[in-house]
Amino acid sequence: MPVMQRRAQDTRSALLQSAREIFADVGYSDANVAEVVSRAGSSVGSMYHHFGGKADLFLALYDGYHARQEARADIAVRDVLTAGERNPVRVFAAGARAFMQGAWEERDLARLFLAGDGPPGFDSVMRAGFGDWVRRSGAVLRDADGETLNQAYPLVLTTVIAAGAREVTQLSDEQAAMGFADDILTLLDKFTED
Amino acid sequence: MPVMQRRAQDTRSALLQSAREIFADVGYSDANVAEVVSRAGSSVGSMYHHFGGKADLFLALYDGYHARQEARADIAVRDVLTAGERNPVRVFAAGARAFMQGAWEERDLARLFLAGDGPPGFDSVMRAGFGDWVRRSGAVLRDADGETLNQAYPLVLTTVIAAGAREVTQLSDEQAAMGFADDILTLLDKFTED
DNA sequence: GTCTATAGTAAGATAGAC
DNA sequence: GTCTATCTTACTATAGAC
Repeated sequence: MPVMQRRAQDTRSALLQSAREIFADVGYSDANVAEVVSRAGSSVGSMYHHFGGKADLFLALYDGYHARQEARADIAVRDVLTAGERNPVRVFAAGARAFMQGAWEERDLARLFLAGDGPPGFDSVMRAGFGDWVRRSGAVLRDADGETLNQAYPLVLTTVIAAGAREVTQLSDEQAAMGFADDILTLLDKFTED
Repeated sequence: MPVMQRRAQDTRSALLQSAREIFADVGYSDANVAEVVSRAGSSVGSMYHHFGGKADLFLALYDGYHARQEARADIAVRDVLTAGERNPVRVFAAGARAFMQGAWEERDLARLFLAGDGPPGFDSVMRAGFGDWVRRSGAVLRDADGETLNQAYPLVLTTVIAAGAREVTQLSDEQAAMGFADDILTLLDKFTED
C-alpha cells in the first residue's frame, strides 16, 4: 500500500466501511455501487480512483478479513506452544478454534464470504488461500506419523473447518457458537487418533 | 411438466444442451443468453417461451442433475441392501460413493454447480437440497447408537461428501477419481467407528 | 410454438473538468 | 483526489408476423 494523504485514507476507509455494511446486508450481486458511494458520502469517480470496481472492493474487504484471521490463528498457536503444548493435534486445533472464533466475531463479513455470493472466481480464490493455511498449519499433523497419508486428508480438514465457521456465523449466542466449534474439533480429533 | 408437442420438446432439449455446454465452458456469469440460443439454433423469444431466463435455464439444468444423482444413490443403496448388507455405515457409504461417481460421470455439470458460480442464491438452494439428502440417507447412522449425537455430525457428512465430489470432478482419470472417493469414505468411516 | 426486431432498464465503468 | 455527466454492455421483456 503506497503512502497516502489523510483525506485519501479517509475516503478509502469510508468506502470500505460502507461496502462492508451494504455487502453484508444484501449480498454481493444485489449490492450496487451507487449506494455504496452514496452511503460513504463519496462519488463513483473517487471509488474508481481507489479501487478497481465492485469486485475489487469486495476483494479488499476479503484481504483485510483474511489477514486478521491468519493473525488470530497464529497468535493462538503461539500461545498454546508457549504454554508447553507439544501434541501436534492440539496445536492445530488451537489454530482452528481461533479461526472459528474469529469468524464468529466478524460474522457479518464471514457470512458474506462463506455464502458463496461473490465476484466470479472468488470462491476458488478463497478456497485456495484457505487451503494454503490448512496445509501450513496442518503440516505438523502429517509429520507425526510415518505411514503413507490418506490423500483426502488436507481436503477434509479444510472443508470441515470452513463448514464449521459458516455454521458458527449463523448463531447469535457466543456460547452456542463456541460449543458448536468444539463439537467440530471433537470430530476432527477422530481423524487423527488411531 | 405439461404435455408437449414434439417440436417444442426438441427446442427445449436443444436449449438445455446448448446451455449445458456454454455454462460448463465459461461459467454462469460469463455466459450470455444470446450465444446459448444461437448455438441451440433457436431464438431469444423461444427461450423465453420455455424458460424464465438465464437463471431459470441454469436451475433447470440443476434439477435434472440433482434428480439423476438422487436416483443413482437410491439404486446403489437398494443394491447393497439386496446383497444383504445391514451395517448402516456401509449402506450410507454405498450411497455416498454413487453420488461421487455420478459427479465424476457428469463432471461438466457437477463442476459448474460446485464451482459456486451460479445465479444469486443458488449456493444456498443447492446446499439445502443436498443437506436434505444427507439427512435422509444418514438417518440410519443416527439410529444406530443411543447416545446423544455430536450436533456437528450431519454438517460434516454433507460438507465432506460435497468436497469429495468437487475434487473428483477435477480428475480426468476414473481410477484416480474413484480412488480419491474411497479415501474420502475411509475418513468418513473414522467418524462412525468408536 | 417459433421467430425477428426492438424497446427498456439497470448497473458497472470511463472521461475529463476542477 | 474528487466530482458530474456520459458511455457501454447485457439482460429482460414485449410486439407482432408467420
